[in-house]
Amino acid sequence: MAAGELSVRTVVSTDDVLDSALRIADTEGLDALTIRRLGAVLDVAPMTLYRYFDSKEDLLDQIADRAVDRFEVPFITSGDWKKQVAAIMTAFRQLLLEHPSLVLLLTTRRVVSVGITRSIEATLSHLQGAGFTGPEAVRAYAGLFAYVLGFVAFEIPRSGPPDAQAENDRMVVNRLHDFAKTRQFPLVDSLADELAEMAHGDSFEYGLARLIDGLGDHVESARAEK
Amino acid sequence: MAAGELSVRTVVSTDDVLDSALRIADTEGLDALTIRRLGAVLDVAPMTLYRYFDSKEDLLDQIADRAVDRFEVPFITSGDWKKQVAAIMTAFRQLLLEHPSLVLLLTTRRVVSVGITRSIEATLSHLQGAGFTGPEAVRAYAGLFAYVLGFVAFEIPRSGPPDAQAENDRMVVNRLHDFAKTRQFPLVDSLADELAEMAHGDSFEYGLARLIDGLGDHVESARAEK
DNA sequence: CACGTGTGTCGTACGCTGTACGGAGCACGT
DNA sequence: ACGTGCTCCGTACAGCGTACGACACACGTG
Repeated sequence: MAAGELSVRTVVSTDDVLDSALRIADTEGLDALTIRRLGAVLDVAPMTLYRYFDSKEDLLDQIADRAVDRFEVPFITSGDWKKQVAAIMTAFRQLLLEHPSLVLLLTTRRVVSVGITRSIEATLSHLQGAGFTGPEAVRAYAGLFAYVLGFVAFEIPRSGPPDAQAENDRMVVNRLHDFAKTRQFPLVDSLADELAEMAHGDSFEYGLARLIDGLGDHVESARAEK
Repeated sequence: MAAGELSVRTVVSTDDVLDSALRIADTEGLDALTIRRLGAVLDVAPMTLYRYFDSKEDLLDQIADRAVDRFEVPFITSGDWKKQVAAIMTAFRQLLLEHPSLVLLLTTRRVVSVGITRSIEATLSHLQGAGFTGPEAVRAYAGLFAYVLGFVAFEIPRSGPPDAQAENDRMVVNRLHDFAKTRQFPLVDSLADELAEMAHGDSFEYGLARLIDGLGDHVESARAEK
């Protein structure tokens, strides 16, 4: 139709397809991402979309790759390795919060894309600079990655509006109190409010800092022994 | 039919239904758990099952609760708080590995059951014994929980047979090498083998120990300042 | 013993899903 | 002018969750 079309008669681009699919998955949930719905958004018959992916599984792989490739590795000028690593992990959490569907995608399939590899390389580099051996840096990265993924997985509240989220919290608090009354859970009872909001506040930074400190101390003491 | 039936004419028990559903989900994946399939296993018409749950969502909630309630809080006689907490988290990982579907269920829905509450209470108790304030103990628990959940989420390889898993690893390694060649990822290239096996080995214990040490040091130094 | 009544079971059907298949229409090389 | 091939999509099928209503049996009451 347009003059400058690269391929003939192709009515949408692969970018359009993946962008729309990712938007649907992130805003309405992975369940809302159906072939027919995607076709309706792009004003295209459902079967046409199979030009751009082999199957729905393939589509999910592709949008996972695409979302991860959006990741830009931050670099803090004049910061020690702990600040650098913390910045990378915080940015990674931010990416997951911007693309909530990515959490499920990452736990469901193996995503090996350029974007994630870039962040691995950067993190490993900072860790080696701090004195980690190669294999130890990999183990440290595994721990950091697991922490971020797990935290966001727990954090994402099914992405409802904030009042629904608050109501959900209240329900959780009540259930915790109920448990505490029928059985002996005094700590849970007295800390029910904090527990319900466990994932909302700045717990992320707290745990991340403790993990990084723990990693650093371990390397230092290992080096001191030599 | 049988003489000693508690409720009349009810052909299967709620326990049967939930056990079968959980077994299907854990052995064949959550996708394989369909109402019709569950009915076939229990030799019952699909619609009959709606006596035992309101909807499939409700069924998933119930099997998540049930799996979590299997959790038994370990107690190490004569161990300091670090050993105790590590034991709880290791047992939690074991539970998730025994019930792989639980990982997705925990990231998809809010599970507040007696089983999980019991483990929270125990962990908080150990943490408070170590000098954590209430809110700080909650933050520490959040970090530990996130770490375990994230690690297992990354660990579960779609639960295939071990040779398929090895082949998958090899594929990942190759992709990493490819990336490293076309772009500049020297560290990823040299550590590709370790990265592919990141989640298989004893990385879990390594990261967990670092996290717990980091938490402990932070509390001690905070107490020393007072 | 006869008879409503309530409860557990399930056959049928509807709208949704992913996608296999084959036909339609157009661009292009000869 | 005419195949040839590629893009697009209408139709169809099996499988999903589940609403609805019919059926059969156990039981309390007369």
